[in-house]
Amino acid sequence: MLKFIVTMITISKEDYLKEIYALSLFTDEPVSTSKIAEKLNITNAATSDMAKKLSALDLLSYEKYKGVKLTEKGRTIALNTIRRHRLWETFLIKTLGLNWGEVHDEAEVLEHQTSEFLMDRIDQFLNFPEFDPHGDPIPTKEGLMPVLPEVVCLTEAEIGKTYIIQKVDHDNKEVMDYFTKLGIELYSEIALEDRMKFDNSVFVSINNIRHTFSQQVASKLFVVNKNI
Amino acid sequence: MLKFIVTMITISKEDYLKEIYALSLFTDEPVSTSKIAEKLNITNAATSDMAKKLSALDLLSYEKYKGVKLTEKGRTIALNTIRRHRLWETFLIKTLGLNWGEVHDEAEVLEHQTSEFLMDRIDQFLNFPEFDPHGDPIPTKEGLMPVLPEVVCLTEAEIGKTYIIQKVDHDNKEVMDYFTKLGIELYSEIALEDRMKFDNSVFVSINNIRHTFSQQVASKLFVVNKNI
DNA sequence: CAATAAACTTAAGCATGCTTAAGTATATTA
DNA sequence: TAATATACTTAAGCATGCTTAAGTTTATTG
Ligand SMILES: [Mn+2]
Ligand SMILES: [Mn+2]
Ligand SMILES: [Mn+2]
Ligand SMILES: [Mn+2]
Repeated sequence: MLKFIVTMITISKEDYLKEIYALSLFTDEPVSTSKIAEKLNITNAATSDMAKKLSALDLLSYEKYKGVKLTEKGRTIALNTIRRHRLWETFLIKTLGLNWGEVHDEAEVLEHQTSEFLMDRIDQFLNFPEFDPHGDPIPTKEGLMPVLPEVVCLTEAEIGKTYIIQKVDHDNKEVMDYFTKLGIELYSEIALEDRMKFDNSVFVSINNIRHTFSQQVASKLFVVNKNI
Repeated sequence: MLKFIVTMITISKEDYLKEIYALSLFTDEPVSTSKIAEKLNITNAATSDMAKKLSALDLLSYEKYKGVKLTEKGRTIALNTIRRHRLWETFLIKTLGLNWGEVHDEAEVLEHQTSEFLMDRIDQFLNFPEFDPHGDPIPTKEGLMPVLPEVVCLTEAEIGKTYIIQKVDHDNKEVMDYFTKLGIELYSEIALEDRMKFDNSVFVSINNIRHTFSQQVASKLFVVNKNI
């Protein structure tokens, strides 16, 4: 039972805030507890509990049966955690030569364990990058999010056009390793040749080699028009 | 109350094992729970509890009122944690140019959060170093500890002789920052000019500059004879 | 619009790792 | 060697963050 003594930011709380931020990105609606639970792979009950705790900390507003919404305070913590995550990913790729599929899981834990001092040194070492190796914007220390070029998901792109890969959803390692095996990188040129109505599979050409992606795989890639 | 369902290695457990390893280094006697508690800055009660859990996991042997002793299994985990700690310290200094007083606290948390994959890549990047920037040996992946040259603590060194700094106890950041301010580094030359009987203060000369260290400060430095 | 289904919350409980307070064993010393 | 001090352990309890099971609210639909 919840006894309403709520104190510090913990690893769990940072992960909740980060996930809520992500789920809020394209909507103004409150985020449902069940959606959060699904993403974090825990039960709804745990999320309801945590919603109360985070609400008591003024990190989000929570209306029972309606969902949660980050406060400015909560958003700041989410952005800072995302900043640490993306700086770590960039740093590991730059220094150790890891590939873009190898860094997410490491960053997922390192993001919670780094002092501001160390983060600043990493930021400086990387020369204050605006985007990480997956094309995601890195929030500044002040909590400002660099603006990403207007991207379109490959599932929504126009047949016959040639695009540049601008961003990749990299949460699934298997898919990332698949992309790596095919030689696909950030800023690779990709021509969308056709789309199958049956299941929305796409036929693309990258480095003059043809590939077929299921809709699910295609949905990981975000592109911009080549000729802009 | 302890209910004897003991399962996984956690951050806490790694820290206990590491500390017990350190306290066992120069003795064959079992380590007392109170000594561990003092070092980890927790109560004796907590340590007694944990001793039972670690014993149930076969990571140490524990005799009530007598203390604990690591098993081979426990020693392996301790060495692996120390390995991660020291590789992180070396890596942060090498890549980010941190100084030797700035890395310990970061490593203290990073050591628990790194996959074997990442550790291997860091090890490889550093070209499999045998010693860290404080002169401490880095256990190999196989759990072998490189042999440190025979060192003597500056508090035990001979007056009139010139030495090389071979190892520094770096647990206290204030002292480390002091050494850094004085320009003292690993392998610096240090001449022991005199020692005051009253409090065992030492008078030394480093880079032709004289310094006075209290016994407590001097006890952080370990040296070898210059002419060997 | 009432019955039912789906979504969500509350309650109870467990695991981990601490704490303080009380109890027991070992060491000291008169 | 018995009293006393010190060291150590046990007991009870708390905080965090989960779980399952039961209860409540909101949405769906016949
Ligand atoms: Mn990531
Ligand atoms: Mn995380
Ligand atoms: Mn260290
Ligand atoms: Mn540690």
